[in-house]
Amino acid sequence: MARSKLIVILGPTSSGKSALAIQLARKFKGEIISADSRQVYKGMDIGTGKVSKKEQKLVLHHLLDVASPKKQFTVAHFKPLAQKAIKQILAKKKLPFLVGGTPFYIYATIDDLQIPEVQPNLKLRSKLRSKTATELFAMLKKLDPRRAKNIDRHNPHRLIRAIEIIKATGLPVPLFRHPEFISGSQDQIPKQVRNDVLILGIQKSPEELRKLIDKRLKQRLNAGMIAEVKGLLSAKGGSASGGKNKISHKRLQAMGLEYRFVSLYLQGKLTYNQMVEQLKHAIHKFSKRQMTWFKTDSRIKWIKNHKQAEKLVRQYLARDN
RNA sequence: GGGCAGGUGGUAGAGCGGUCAAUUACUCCAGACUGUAAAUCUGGCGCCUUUAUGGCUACAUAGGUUCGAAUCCUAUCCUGCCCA
Repeated sequence: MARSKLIVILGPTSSGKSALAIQLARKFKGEIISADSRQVYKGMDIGTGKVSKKEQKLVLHHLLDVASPKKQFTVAHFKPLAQKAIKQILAKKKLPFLVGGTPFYIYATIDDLQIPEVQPNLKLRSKLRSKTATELFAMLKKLDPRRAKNIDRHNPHRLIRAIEIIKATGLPVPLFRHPEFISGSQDQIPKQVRNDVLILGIQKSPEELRKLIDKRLKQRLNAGMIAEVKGLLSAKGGSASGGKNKISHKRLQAMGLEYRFVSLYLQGKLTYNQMVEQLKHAIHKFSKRQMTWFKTDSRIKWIKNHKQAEKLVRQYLARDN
């Protein structure tokens, strides 16, 4: 039986995932699925480090430009799309490469996290927003004692979502998808960890990574990143709907990193140099947060160069087939 | 040269006789993570140890006052502003 092969390439930002992925995909007849929470948006190219059209011709890429930046795109959208893409690629007898730096998206996809299908309830959210974490926690404890046990009681974001779910379903968080756990005493969230994936992690020393980040930021600025953000604000390039695609500074803030800091610069809240320095710093911190997630996954095979990666892929493909 | 205001932990910046190893923010280090995830949140952050209502060294430097000083006094050095 042909195993459903899947290769994941992950690593902190700027570590060189895209280049490695393209090389491997060409070599092993693969297609790439981007696992990046910002590359899904149309018009956000330079700031997200999206591969060029030319590179996209070399290897077919999935899940780039699948959403409008005006709309909220989340894991709940991503996971099914990614899983579908994997299936399609396999059906073509090609090798899927899931490549990106958004850990949550990657793990939701490969470990099939069961994300409660409860739509965000904006009304409820805005009502709850004014409450303190303590108040929210008290509410949740009453509604869903079990979730309250495991949740981070200081995190309003999560508390609100948990309350939103229990109110909509009347059932505790992941349990309504897993009835077998309702009677059980397990407090662990059920998770199907996939072990037949090859996960390659690109290893870089912190110093090296920092240099790479700074260098790449410079390249992005030279490549017209600021103009790109201006474009989003004015929606000149809003091709489809005739320029009604303008996005706000507020939305850019939420996009984070390059979009956030360039937006602040364009609003005159930062000088050019401040923007560059603060952005560098923010990206450094971001890369550390990514690593915090990856560090604990013992499945990841950390590689130092393309050669190592290639060898591991060979071995993986040769296995039980 | 004279006057004034200051010198506090990696940074900014509180404290102005005891309860101060020193509020707070940031940085830094570590961590969490089930529909905003480039988001959101947590812990640690002088040194030592048998981890403790423990010991040691610290608030420019040197002295002094006091039972007790980052906090008061004196001198010195340094910084900023003002007048010459």
